Amino acid sequence: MPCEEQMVQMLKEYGHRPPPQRLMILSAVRHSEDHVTAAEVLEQVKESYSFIDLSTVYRTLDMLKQMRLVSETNMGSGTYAYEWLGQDRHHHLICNGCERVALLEDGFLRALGENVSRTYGFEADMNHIVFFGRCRECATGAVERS
Amino acid sequence: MPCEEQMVQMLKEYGHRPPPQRLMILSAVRHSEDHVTAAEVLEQVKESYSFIDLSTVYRTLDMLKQMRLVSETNMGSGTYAYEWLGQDRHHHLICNGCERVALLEDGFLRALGENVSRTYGFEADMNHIVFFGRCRECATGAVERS
DNA sequence: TCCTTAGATGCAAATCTTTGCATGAGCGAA
DNA sequence: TTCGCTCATGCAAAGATTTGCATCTAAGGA
Repeated sequence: MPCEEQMVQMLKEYGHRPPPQRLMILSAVRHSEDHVTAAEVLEQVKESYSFIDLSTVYRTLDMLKQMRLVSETNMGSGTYAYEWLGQDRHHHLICNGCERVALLEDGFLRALGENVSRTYGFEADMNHIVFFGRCRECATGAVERS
Repeated sequence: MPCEEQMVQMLKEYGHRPPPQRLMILSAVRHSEDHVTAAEVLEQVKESYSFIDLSTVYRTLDMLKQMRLVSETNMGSGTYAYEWLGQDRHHHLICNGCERVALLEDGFLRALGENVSRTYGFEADMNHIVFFGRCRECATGAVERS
């Protein structure tokens, strides 16, 4: 599996080892269609290796985040979603009123990121950002409290 | 205390009641110089009313967030900072490498917010946003893993 | 090949935040 | 003024994530 070998290579370049658990976690995130939670990753990995621990999942996810291979997004109410950083960067607008999730195109944030980089020399991780707020309906409606 | 009366008025407009605990929490956040955590608010309120519970603090903070009087910011590692939304809006850039916190001027995000509003009709809460990433030093240095 | 060493793991405990529930308190209607 | 209703509270328990620690393992040097 060439994709796996590539991963092993990458890990080594970062001074990490490629134990099987780690590769399984990596694969689980990489081949997910959508965001996944740590618990979902655990679930999936357990199908082939049942001794895996949740803390290992979190630690690996954290490592992948440091390597900028995976994004971590706070989805509100204290849970995080993880996503492989493929080609199609996208972001979200989550309404505090009706909880709907809308898509925010990458262009907006790419522009901001470049701006910040030019001004501050800070390379912000503009991957899978979430902004909370009010959608049009909730904003124009009566006073909201969700 | 006129500032307190004003708060009571505001709460009522939102259909909330102004029990003493709530007003104390509100006051604690409002008169803090800087961001505070829920635990810090608890600590402070306890000085005058020791039966207050942490969950009440969280719930009140949440209410204030809904009312857009207070911002909630994920400071990484699962902790949140709360801040009264006064005049001087500001944001942060936190480096994943060295953990330093830099200031990001409001202009950048205000512009983005207006852009998003125009395009999507979504009123994003651009108050006290945090972007994680790499500062200049860490970006140009060797491969980092904090 | 054997040893040393640093990296990873699993388990358990600690943190931080959220949620459920019974109780208590204030406001409006009668 | 009294009753009924809804909002809030405190307490306890549940979730989600992080951290400490002893153990295990792989990679490189002797």
